[in-house]
Amino acid sequence: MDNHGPEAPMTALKPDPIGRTALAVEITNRLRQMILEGQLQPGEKINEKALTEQFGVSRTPLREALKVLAAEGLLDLIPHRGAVITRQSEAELAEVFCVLAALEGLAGELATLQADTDTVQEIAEMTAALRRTYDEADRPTYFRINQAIHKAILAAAGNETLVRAHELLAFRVQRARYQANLTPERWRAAVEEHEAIIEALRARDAERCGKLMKDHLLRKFASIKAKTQG
Amino acid sequence: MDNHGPEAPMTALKPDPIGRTALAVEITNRLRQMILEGQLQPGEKINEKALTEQFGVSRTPLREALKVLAAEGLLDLIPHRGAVITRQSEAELAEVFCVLAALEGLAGELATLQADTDTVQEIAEMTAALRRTYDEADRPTYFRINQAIHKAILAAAGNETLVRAHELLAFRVQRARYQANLTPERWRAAVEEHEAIIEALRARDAERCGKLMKDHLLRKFASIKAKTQG
DNA sequence: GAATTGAATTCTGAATTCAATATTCTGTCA
DNA sequence: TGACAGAATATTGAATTCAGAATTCAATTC
Repeated sequence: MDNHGPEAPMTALKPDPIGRTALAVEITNRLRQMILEGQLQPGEKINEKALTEQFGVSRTPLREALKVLAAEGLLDLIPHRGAVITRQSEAELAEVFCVLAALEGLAGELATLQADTDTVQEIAEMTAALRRTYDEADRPTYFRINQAIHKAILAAAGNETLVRAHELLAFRVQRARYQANLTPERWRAAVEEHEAIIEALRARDAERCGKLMKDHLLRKFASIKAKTQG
Repeated sequence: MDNHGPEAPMTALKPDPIGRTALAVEITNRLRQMILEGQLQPGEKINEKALTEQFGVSRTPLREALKVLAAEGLLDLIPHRGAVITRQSEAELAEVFCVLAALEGLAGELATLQADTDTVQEIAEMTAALRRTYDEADRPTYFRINQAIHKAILAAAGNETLVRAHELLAFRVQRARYQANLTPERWRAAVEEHEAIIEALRARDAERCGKLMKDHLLRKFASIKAKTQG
């Protein structure tokens, strides 16, 4: 088919062929990780000098990373006063979950319309595995598979923009999500919701799948909210 | 909203009390404007030196601005090769519009649930004004009011996260949107869709309003697509 | 005359330096 | 003892400098 000569450039598609990631990108990822894992607490002020020493880099790439993370909403840059990790109020969390629910709903719709049967089958198997983790009360594995399922449905939607937008918002609630210990009732309900979702997917009922996905996330938020409030 | 005590910093909302915006922020905004207005064309490579001379600043804040705009998806940073304005394929545009439609749908739902009657009335008046611009064939004013209506509904949803997410994606399609000349049929349909939306808003039918908003945007995209393709 | 190699130039990535603002500390005075 | 003023210190914002990679261009070879 596409017979370029052996000398054809091909550089366009592979921008970074061999492991030389920009320092700023590396720092951005590590800092994000630190925020998501709670090593940097909400409200905490970032000391640039301390971080440069920890990372062994100069302030220039660090500051570029801070700019990016601020754009992602993970921290606030206050002029002449530095960066502080964004602290999320209950109201803000509700906002983010609300938008996330809409995005996951869209993902459910699109995945139903576009996923091939193999992909649906894979997600169905993951859902079955999810059920087993519930039966065995294996929380860590449950969380892992749960996240994998959501990711798989997002991917099946075949919309990279959607994946990216979802990812950005998911970052912001990840901390809260970890905090939330599942109650037994919520855990059971969540598994059943997942089973309803895969059923709608199999039935190719896009509207229903979208709605189920959306409601699933809204209920997840409701349970987190109940937990943190009382 | 967020009720802190009277001592609360509030710096986040008002970052620059009096004319002391960070240089990087200023540059970010101006560069974004240049991209949206088409002064910097998709696919065009950015010459840092030329821009620093044009803005009269050093490379440091300029590069920070580039990092932010890259995070927003308006340009791509290729290691050791600089920044190029993101060129949007038809497929990418479709992706963005699809997500935007979901977000506007959510905005319609939330606005219906939360907007007070005064706000609904204002949007209704704007819709009436929109109709007049159609009757008078006043395209520039039509575009302006149309945008104002969408913005008002977003605002009425009372979800800052939603507004922000929408804004980021709207940036990316703004160029394409300007390109699209309305056909007379599409123009008429758009006005009618707006009238249906305000009707649903008044009737407090959240689900219907959301669906109408979503479909409105998808149809807008369809017309753009038809225009660019043939 | 076309292709390839290697030097020169240009451009990007990152560290360092300089300047301006904010914070802390200290001493004085009420 | 507590509050305030001002100096000392620390931190951020931005420019400059240095290093390394990519592009350009010319010379050489086939």
